[in-house]
Amino acid sequence: MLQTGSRTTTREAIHSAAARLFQDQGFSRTTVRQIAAAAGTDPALVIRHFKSKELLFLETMHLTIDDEPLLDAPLEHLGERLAELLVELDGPARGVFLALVRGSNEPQIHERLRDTHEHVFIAPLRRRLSGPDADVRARMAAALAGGLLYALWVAGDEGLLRTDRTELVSRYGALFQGVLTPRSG
Amino acid sequence: MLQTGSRTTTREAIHSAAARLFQDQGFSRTTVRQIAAAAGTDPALVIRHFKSKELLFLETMHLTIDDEPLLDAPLEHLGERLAELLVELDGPARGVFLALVRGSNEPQIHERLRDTHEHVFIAPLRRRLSGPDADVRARMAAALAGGLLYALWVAGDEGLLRTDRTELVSRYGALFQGVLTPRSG
DNA sequence: GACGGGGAGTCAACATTGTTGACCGAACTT
DNA sequence: AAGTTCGGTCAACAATGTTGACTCCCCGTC
Repeated sequence: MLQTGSRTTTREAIHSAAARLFQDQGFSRTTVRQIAAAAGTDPALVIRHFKSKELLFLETMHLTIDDEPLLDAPLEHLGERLAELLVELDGPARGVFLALVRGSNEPQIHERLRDTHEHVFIAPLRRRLSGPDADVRARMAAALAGGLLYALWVAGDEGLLRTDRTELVSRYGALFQGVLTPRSG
Repeated sequence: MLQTGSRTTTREAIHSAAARLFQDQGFSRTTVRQIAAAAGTDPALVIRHFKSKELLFLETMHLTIDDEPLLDAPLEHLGERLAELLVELDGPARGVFLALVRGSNEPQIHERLRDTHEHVFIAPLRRRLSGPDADVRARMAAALAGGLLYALWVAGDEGLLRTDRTELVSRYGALFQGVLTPRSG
């Protein structure tokens, strides 16, 4: 009654087709009819399953990154680990991040981006820090991280894109480290 | 023939109405009919004057910032000046920046954002720097700047928004300074 | 075993979007 | 005075997201 095999298959076909298309083309350039065609079904069915294009977007576009390299890194190497993590980041994460940023004209997508920034970038760093200004330092490091992804992916700075990755990791690692660890401590 | 008073008035009415609406609502949420209504004219006329909604957007959304505080600042205070400039930034610049970022799903808008990043953020800093890695340092500072605006405006980090502005200027000023001036120089 | 109900699927329609073409009118040129 | 050019108006077009009516099939109940 709740699922007879074919039903969830269709729903999941829509889900995965939407995920792929949204990652590749963003929110506005992806049409419900495209999603339906890619899933081999009908546009009306897409809406029936997910209420609206925007809700389907929110249900498919979840940004997560692998925390582990940060959690078990010694504090004095946290900066470099974070830089490595970000510079090597790619694949679905790139598409989801871009879709969230570029779709944030829609209020609900904007809220999702705000949440993502808080829970994916700020929170993991905040947990490793202490001291009265720990919160500001975590938020600044998150702003640095967002700035790196912004420069590489959103603005598309070709100079940075051409820069040697190990140099980028080293430079940004030092930056992160300086922000995360207390002044000259 | 080229302008008989009323013609440029209408064209400029469209231009300024579009600028205001695009800044407030972004590209996708602003409709040609809205612009026409705000300018007291017809949707078809909007297209006739500017060829397309996207070209109208590109003609109205130019991001510029006042360079002077950077040009005449002594090198050792460049970082703080830049931080001041960014933290105090607001008004049209905010709307234009957000519209460019969120509209960058459209290839031409993306290209405009790329150009803006290159000419508004990177170039002025690059001119003040020298040394073999001057280019990378300028691009990293620009990425930091983009990250600050990203965190404040795009992601909407409420923690940073609540942070005392002078503290933000001081912290980011030091960051900029460390990136702009050569290692331990 | 027949029957009814509910949910998946299909089709056509709706309002809204950006854009185009046909027509109108006035003003400037010759 | 005639004609051309250009701004303005109106209606229409295709494409978009979304909704409603209808069909069909599977399940549980008499």
